[in-house]
Amino acid sequence: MTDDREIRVRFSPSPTGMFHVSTVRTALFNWLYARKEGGAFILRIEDTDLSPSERYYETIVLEGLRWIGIDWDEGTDVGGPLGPYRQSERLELYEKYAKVLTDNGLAYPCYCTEEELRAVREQMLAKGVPPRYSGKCRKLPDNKRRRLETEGRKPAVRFKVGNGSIQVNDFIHGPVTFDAESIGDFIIIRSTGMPAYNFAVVVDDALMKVSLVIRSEDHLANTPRHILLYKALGFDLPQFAHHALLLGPDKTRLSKRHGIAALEVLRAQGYVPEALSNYLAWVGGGLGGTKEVLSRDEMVKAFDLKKAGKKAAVFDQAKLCWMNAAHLRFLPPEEVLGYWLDMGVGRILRDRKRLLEVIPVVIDNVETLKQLEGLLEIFTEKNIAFSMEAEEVLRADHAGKVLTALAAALEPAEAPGSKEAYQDIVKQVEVASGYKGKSLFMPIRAGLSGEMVGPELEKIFCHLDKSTLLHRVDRALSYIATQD
RNA sequence: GGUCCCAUCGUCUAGCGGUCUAGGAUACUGGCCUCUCACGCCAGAGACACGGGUUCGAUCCCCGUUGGGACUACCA
Repeated sequence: MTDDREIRVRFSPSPTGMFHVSTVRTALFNWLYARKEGGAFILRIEDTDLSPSERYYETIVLEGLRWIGIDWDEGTDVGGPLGPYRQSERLELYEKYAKVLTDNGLAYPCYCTEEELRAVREQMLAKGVPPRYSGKCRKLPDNKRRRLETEGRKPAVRFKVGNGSIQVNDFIHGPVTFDAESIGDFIIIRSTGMPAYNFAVVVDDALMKVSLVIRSEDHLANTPRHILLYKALGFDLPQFAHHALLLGPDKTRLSKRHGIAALEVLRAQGYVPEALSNYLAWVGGGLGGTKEVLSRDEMVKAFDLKKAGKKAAVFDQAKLCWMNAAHLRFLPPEEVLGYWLDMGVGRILRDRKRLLEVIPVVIDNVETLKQLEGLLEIFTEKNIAFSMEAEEVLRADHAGKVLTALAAALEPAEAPGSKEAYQDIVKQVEVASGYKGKSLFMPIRAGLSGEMVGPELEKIFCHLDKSTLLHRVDRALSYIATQD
């Protein structure tokens, strides 16, 4: 952390199951930092603990990152000079550096079984003493070790933790000191031969020349271990930045328990990536200032890692929703359409040009893409279904009269699709039916759109042709007829 | 249990010793606009966790307490 080396940050997910918004946020912080400071952003996959069937989740992560607008300069798919970028392909590296440590007497094989360890641990806990590894195998006599080997026991490799204090100079928290006494000798290579997380990150970050490690706060307490390893291995120390966690509404750490927390879920609910990334960077204060709704470029400029991370923040869906609506309003219709088409089924049949025309008409009325569906139908489908509320309005006594008058006014109209024509027609209906205000407008809305919420009637008129308008009125009238 | 982190309206924050009868956003309530919803505009309600210091003066500095969180794994 003393040098002025190249800025390199990294995101290293362990793709197990769903891709979580807290994880996305960490990725975003790294990306934003890299883009702002002109550094490199590395994507590394931590998959040493994964079963082959879980490998598939890697795709989900990559796809999720791309969706939200994050790109990477080095990674599993794009390659890079310091690869490979998948931990499962770096195994010999971990072996090599573990050997360096054991050869120098800084690490040793440990033959304790998991059962033994757990028993000791529970005893210590029961006595109220800090549960640390006893160091039992640290000075194992050679003959005893050979005996265990011939028994067929596979050792894990433990790192020798000395004493003294370790200072983490955290970019966000400032100096934090830990006492080495409180850390037991920890495992760097498991008995399966797989590296433990705390060892693999250090080897990888050092070899990949990561200059700033941006990760969530739960790793802060692990950092003294990392520092010890950096020093033992003779690696240059990077700088560390530990940002606070995202919380659920119950103030506990956001997790799968909070249904909303998965990227896929949010995506399916109709949030756009511009809004989600904006929210994730904003929550906790990372964008500062008074302007909250920002474009990607503005975000990169405004992002401040120091501010982003001190206090844990609650994930507030209401605010996300508001932000989504704001983004929807100034996103180009082409992009809205793209995201909307991405969402789901049966939409390829729609006329693209028509959708593009009509999205701006309804966009002000929605907060999420999901809500777009019903409103778009008003303009793209010949036959529309009446909502329960609409049916109720149509059943009212005056509805028939109003709609009959509307049909009569529509019939001779040349082109009803203009503001003037619309006003003229409404006027005629008003006179003919004798109704005005809500009694006049609501049946028209119900009959023409099938919904009681939606864009202004004038807009509905202006974006439907005469035959569709008449068709809708007919359908409404025949619905009314069946109710009598 | 031990270690570490954190602490301003319900939520996200501004505030970096006097400018604070604490500002903004969101959510909520009321009103305006209006054919509906949304947008927009106006108004209202709503917070410095507690106790000690330091100081002429604390939201802001220090120490405790309380509360929340993380770590303490052959998970990451």
